[in-house]
Amino acid sequence: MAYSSDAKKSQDHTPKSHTKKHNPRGTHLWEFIRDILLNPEKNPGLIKWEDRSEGVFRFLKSEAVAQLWGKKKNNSSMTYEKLSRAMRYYYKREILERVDGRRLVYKFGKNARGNRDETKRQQKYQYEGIVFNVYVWKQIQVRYFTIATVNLSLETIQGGPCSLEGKEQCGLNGPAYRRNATSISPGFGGGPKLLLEDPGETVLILQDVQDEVRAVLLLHGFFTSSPVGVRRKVTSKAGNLKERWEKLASPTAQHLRVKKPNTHMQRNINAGGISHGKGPPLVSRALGLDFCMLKFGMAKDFSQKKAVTTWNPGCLWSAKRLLHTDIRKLEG
DNA sequence: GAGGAGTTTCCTGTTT
DNA sequence: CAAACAGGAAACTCCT
Repeated sequence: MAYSSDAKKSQDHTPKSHTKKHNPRGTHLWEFIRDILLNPEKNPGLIKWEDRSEGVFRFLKSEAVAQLWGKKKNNSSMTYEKLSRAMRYYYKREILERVDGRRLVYKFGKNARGNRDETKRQQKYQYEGIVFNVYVWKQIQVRYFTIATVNLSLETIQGGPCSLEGKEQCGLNGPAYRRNATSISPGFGGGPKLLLEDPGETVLILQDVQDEVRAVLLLHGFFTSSPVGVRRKVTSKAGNLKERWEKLASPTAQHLRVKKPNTHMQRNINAGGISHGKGPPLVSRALGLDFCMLKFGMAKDFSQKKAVTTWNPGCLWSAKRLLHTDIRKLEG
């Protein structure tokens, strides 16, 4: 059908008299797509990952997805053609990247994961990025942890729901945290309060952040000093770790931040140690933050060779949110 | 009410 | 040929 008029197309084919609901916060189209991808129960063969680690996915039932999107937006006339136009607008904003020559295939861009820039708008995406990554991990059957370091003098913390599903290999059950892990396992709210024996010591908590981030570990006072002392308790490789840590934490080691994920992390977690990864100390210093955050992925199947751990600057944003809202709640 | 973000709607033209 | 892809243009809803 042609334009109803060559000038304004206002009254005629405007989205009917539907009061179209704009996306509520947190449910933009790309997030909607992401959620379908990452929740198998919501995804009866609608969209499929082509390459999860790269964020490449393909529409299997494009019209069905469009219908679903339309349903969400209270717009029964949504089609894949329209949806795809919105998708194409994402290219410029780097929320999606083009995948040339492949029909119905898209790729999440850097702004769908988290970014370094500091504008308000992008911080928002940084936060979403975390969620995205968490979902990705979840989707690929990877255990997820977000680890933050704080300088707060928390003396009482409470464990939240643990989504670690009790595999012995899970980091919480490792030597360093065995005690905490058993205390933490009860659900959020009903869990016991954990008293830090040594306020300066590394401590962790788990908590639910909305229903999106599955687990968060906060390591108290972690980076106020070298964590090697803590590690020494949990690993026999203290010497090496110390060396590595100091190397990573040195102001001149900035370049390490962009290095590939440390594949040892999985094993370290597996062994009960906490890997520090690369970046947080440097970044927190650079940004003058008194905390930083680090994410871990841990493969359910530990024979999996592929590295799933990444460090994401967006975590800083998330950490901030946690500290200012949830932590206070936990303290109470 | 103005203006911006994020689509939604439509369309023409191109590619697969 | 049909289905997708590409974008321009303008309208629309929500939000600040």
